[in-house]
Amino acid sequence: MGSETSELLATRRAKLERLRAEGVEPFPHAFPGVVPVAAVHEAHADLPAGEDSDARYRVAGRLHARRGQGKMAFLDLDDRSGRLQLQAKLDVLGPERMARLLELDLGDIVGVDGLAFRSKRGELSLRAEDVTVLAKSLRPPPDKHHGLQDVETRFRRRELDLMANEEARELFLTRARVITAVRRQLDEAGFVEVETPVLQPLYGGALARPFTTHHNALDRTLYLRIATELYLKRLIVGGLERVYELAKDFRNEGISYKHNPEFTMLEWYEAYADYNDAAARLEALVAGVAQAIGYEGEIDFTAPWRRVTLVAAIREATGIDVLEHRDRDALVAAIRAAGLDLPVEDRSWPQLVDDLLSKHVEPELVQPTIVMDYPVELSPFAKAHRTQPGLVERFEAFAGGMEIANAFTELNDPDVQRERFEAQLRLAGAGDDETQPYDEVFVEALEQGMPPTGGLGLGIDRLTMLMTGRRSIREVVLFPAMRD
RNA sequence: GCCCCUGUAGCUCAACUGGCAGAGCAGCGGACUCUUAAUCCGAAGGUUGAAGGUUCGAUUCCUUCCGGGGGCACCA
Repeated sequence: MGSETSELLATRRAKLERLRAEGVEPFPHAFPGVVPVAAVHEAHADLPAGEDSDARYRVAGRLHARRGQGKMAFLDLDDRSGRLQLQAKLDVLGPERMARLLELDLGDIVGVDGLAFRSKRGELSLRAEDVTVLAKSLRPPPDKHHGLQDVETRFRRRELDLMANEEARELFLTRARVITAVRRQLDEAGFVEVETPVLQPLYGGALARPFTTHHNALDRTLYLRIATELYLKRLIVGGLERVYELAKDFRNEGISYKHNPEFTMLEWYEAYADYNDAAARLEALVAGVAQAIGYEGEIDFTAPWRRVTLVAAIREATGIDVLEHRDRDALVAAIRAAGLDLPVEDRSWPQLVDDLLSKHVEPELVQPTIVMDYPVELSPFAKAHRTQPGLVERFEAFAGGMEIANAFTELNDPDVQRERFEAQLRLAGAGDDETQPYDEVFVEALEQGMPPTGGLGLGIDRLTMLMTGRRSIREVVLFPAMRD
């Protein structure tokens, strides 16, 4: 750390000691009766320029800027609701309080009591009558005008991003409103919110590598969940009928603009429903979220969304009908004949279908689209399609060129489920390290009898990206994964 | 893991083909009782991410390492 930094820190420390020497507590315990600055603005929206009100307020927040230093100064105070200008006048405060106020640093947390007025230039302000230090800031804040631009610092030191950049504050308030809107709609639809284990003896419900940990007392390996699916279905077996969980999943995979190792997932399961019902519920839910947050972007979330089968979507984008090339070699030949830029080495038929989808279809799906009916090989927990052999009743929803949701008519035949697990075991034996471990407890639960069920998973981070127009998941996660 | 870009003062950014590392804001000293990116005067603030190398001379060129961004691969 440079000597200048030490000087900056030393200056602030010296002010801290000066406060204490004057008998001022720089870190008091509380400051009751604070009003948001937005409430002050709201109450005096019609106050003419140059006029005083007769209303006094107590506000609190962080000092953001200061203008003037002599017998009168203006200061900007930020709180969560916005910014309010303070006026400090020698003839109001008296010499001692005026001097103490002028010693404050930008970044200090202060409480202010004062009279609301509107300045001659038309700015609603508070004429400070008393100022209380609520927390001395010992480090310099980011640039008052340019904010904090450095991406690395914004992500590693999110508190600086939030204090310096209003858009960052607004974004995370929007994220909270997204989550509130999701919960409210599901609650109103009769779903019960549940919590299932994060630490699991077996991971399952998705195809991904897990984080591994160890329980000392039990001396056994545990996994951080990659999905909540299997536990939630056991709750359907138990008769809860409509359940959801909105929480973190963990996948030990790469990091990208749309992948963070821990991410927030909503999963719901609804008895007596199928994937068509899940699609309708998803459309209504997301449209409801867009409305709740006042979304004004270019994506039209209004239901119903465009629906297309996976086979048709791939055919539209590439001209290849994957069902007419139902084995690996035939599909590879078709991909080569079409001149597609797609690696085919060591790729199985289902992997190639998935590649065609993710490389050639997904990026084009900007407006919300429901892609339906997937090959059984890609979907170990989905029920066979009622009319299309070899396919399952599964859809993925896409928007903004990203997958946002994945849903099935849930497989509830325990014998078929057991066969699917065995197929996964064979893939694992062949070297695939992202297969489903055999979960006998889950199969036994299905043997108990699970009603027909529609289930869905929705990526909350990606949904927030869409709702806020951000192109990186790191912008919508408060503390994204970074190297140490 | 591979490729490209990138790292300069607390913050935001400059620095030509290799030639003394500079400004604004913040901070410090001073002036100012309606300013709002306040203004004005003054002084200060740097191991140019780290370590090596080439050179009379490196922020600049080369190598390695570290961090960040983007892309590819992986990951639906």
